[in-house]
Amino acid sequence: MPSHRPGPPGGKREQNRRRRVQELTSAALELFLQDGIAGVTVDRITTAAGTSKGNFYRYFGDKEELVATLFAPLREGFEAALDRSEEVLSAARDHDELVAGYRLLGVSLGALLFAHSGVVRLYLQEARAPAVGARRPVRVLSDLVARRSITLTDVARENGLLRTVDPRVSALAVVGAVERMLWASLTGEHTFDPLQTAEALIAIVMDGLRPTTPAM
Amino acid sequence: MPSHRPGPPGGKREQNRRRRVQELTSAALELFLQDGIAGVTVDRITTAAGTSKGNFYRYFGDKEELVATLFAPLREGFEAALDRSEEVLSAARDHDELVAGYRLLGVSLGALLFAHSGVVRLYLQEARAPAVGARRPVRVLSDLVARRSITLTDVARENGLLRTVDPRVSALAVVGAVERMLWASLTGEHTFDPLQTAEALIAIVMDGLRPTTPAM
Amino acid sequence: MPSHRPGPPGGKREQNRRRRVQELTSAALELFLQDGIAGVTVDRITTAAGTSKGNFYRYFGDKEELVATLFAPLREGFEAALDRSEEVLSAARDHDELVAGYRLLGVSLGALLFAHSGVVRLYLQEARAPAVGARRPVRVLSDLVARRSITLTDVARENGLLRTVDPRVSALAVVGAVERMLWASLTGEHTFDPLQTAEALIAIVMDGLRPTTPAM
Amino acid sequence: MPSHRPGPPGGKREQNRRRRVQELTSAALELFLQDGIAGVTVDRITTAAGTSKGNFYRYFGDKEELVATLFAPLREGFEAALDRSEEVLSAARDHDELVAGYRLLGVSLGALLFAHSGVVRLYLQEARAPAVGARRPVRVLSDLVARRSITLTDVARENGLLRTVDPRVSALAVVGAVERMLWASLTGEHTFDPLQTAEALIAIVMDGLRPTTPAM
DNA sequence: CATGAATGAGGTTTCATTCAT
DNA sequence: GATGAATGAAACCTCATTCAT
Repeated sequence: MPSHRPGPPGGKREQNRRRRVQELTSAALELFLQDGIAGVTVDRITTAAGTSKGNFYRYFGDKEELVATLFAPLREGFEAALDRSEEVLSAARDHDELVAGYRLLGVSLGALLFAHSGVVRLYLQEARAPAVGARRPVRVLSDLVARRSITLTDVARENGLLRTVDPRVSALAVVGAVERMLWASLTGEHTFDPLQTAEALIAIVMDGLRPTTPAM
Repeated sequence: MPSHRPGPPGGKREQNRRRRVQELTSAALELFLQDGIAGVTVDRITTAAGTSKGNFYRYFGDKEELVATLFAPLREGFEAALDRSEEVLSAARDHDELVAGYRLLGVSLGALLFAHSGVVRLYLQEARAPAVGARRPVRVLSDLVARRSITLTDVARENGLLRTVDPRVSALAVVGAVERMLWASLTGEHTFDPLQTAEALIAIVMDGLRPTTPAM
Repeated sequence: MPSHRPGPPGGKREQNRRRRVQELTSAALELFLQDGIAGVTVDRITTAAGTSKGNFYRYFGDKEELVATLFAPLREGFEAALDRSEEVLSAARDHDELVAGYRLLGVSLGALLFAHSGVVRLYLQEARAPAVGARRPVRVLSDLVARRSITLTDVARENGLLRTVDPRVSALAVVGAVERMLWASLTGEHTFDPLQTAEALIAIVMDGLRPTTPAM
Repeated sequence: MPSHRPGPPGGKREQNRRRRVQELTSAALELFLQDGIAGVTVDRITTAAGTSKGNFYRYFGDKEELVATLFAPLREGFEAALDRSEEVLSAARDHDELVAGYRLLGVSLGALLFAHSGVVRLYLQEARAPAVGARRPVRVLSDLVARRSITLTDVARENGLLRTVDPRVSALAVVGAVERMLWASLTGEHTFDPLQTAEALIAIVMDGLRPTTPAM
């Protein structure tokens, strides 16, 4: 694949190209959710996208590149939200501003996850599988989530927001709890009222991690 | 495979047979952890177990059967622990007995998970992948975990041990948190002090789910 | 396999495609005659046809489909010949027209068998083997032959052309005799003069089945 | 397999041996009729015979040897019947004695085929398949049938019993007709009255091959 | 003697990727 | 650009035959 594309940027060719990529990724996502990334062949993707197998390789070097393309917006959105939150948190001068920072983060992430719910579900589904072949980009994201959630929790603990437990423990516990709820919700395992569930989760987390609570 | 085996029980043949099954399952487990259930061929398993490909099919109908064999002890142990705990809990007459019941469950499960840590890691790794082919037995266990944890949480809530949130939410949140910690621990993503981590987790959960705590 | 093919009809791709199918079926026929349908692997077929194993499955779903393709012309020709003959026979108004009808059938079938002698030999070779796997299409044809020959004989008997024996007996006897001669001839077991043999066979059949002859 | 067997001839060991061979061959015959000689594994045979796979090779060198054993009585009976008939025929001094000779042959063969109907059906089923592997002994018999029926017919023709057509034609036509009837009968394709059918067949053959009949 | 465990070649089918049209 | 034909490396599973118990 040449890096230079013919035609003017934004021109007809560019548009066609975008459309094709979009058709392929969304067809792939649907199939991946059904049968797993490793269980879907290039043939099925192109057939579902209404094009031909050979054409796939015009747009993606291989299946892994398509998966990376699929995850890019979620990963970038996640990093952006975290960057912004960390900025706000490090600028916070008192407890209320800190809490506001975390609220902001919650809202940003909620919006992000909602906007990419298909990819989120794919992420949850594939994140723990060995990062082999086309699945590598998933692991990139899951490492990111683990790393940044721990950093963030550390900030909170340093600011006296959390009880003084290992920040890796509290961070991963929260991540695990949230991911499990998302999984149940996205797969239809259970149907939850989103707002109510969010409130409940926040309450659990807040009380569970509240600093002054004496351990039982 | 005939059900009657030749040779005296406990004789050489019986021994060989047991050894083979053991060699195959443990070789398979190791490889599954490295490359995923779907990513490991029967050929590699038998080579690692020091036998021939064709011989695999004398012991297991197919890869799925081996996976089921691998998961059987964990699944059975899990059900036994849950059965016993539910019995104890339903017989509990006061708050302390209830808490003792949950403590018992925690200890039983801890011992179980520790005893089958390899399979536990495999479970965590594969539980969310589409339950296709050899992966089906994993899904059986994950459904079991979800179902029984919810039931158990419901018992706790009815007994006033938990705040009155949807038991599915608290149950899955706890399961998710615990699983995430186990995952980090078993994969070596982080090294935790087990006792300290258990204490921290229990404290988080207890405080997070304590009934009288007013929501923030 | 998509039903729409690229390229103009009659273009290079269409040509290549036809050629491949032709190469595969004729290579397969030759090998089938040597070693039996069940004794020939896809690998040998593709090697003989000068292509790769995987490519076979682009043209045929499996070996059975190739066999069905191989038998289609003979089966269709047989049905067409029988349809036409039955029409002629049912329109016949006197004995001579009836005999002429049967003569027509004999000529049609002779031409058909001659045109597809390879497939005919394969049919004779495989028709009685258990209709399992790739051999099923052969049984379809052999059932057809039995059924239609009996029907036809019944017509003849009702018109007083044959002695009043069970039409199944006379039909199958004639079919068996003819098939045995064809087999000897096609396998080179013996070399016959075709015309003379045909005459002899007809004479035997006609005399053997002639209505007015008193049983010995 | 040593050629010398332990134990006295006719002793317990000899008896056991015979019984085992009998169990194996009859189990094999049943399976062969269902799925073809090539489609039946040694494992299935031994399981059906109630013994173990390894044991098979104590009694037969390989599958082909079992098939040969299965066909031996029929082949020997056929040769004996033919030998006797040819003797009678060559000693015949007039037309009636000749006809009586053929009648004798018919009766002998009828009894033989009836006594070994399972093997006869297997013969019909496998006779034309390529004589490869375990199927070789079948071809031995089919060659025998062809050769001897022609010889016999030639004798008849030389004695003026048959019209002067190629004896191969009349012989094979009769063989083909008879085999086709047997096939229909033994497979249950049709149910015939045996006596009536035999009469009809004989009449057809006699009239069809009668010397003085002018060709149509 | 009897059993079934072991071997490994071989068969069918799938699929990522390249390439002619 | 688009199409699907071609390739060949695996993967799964079977089975005749040998051999330890």
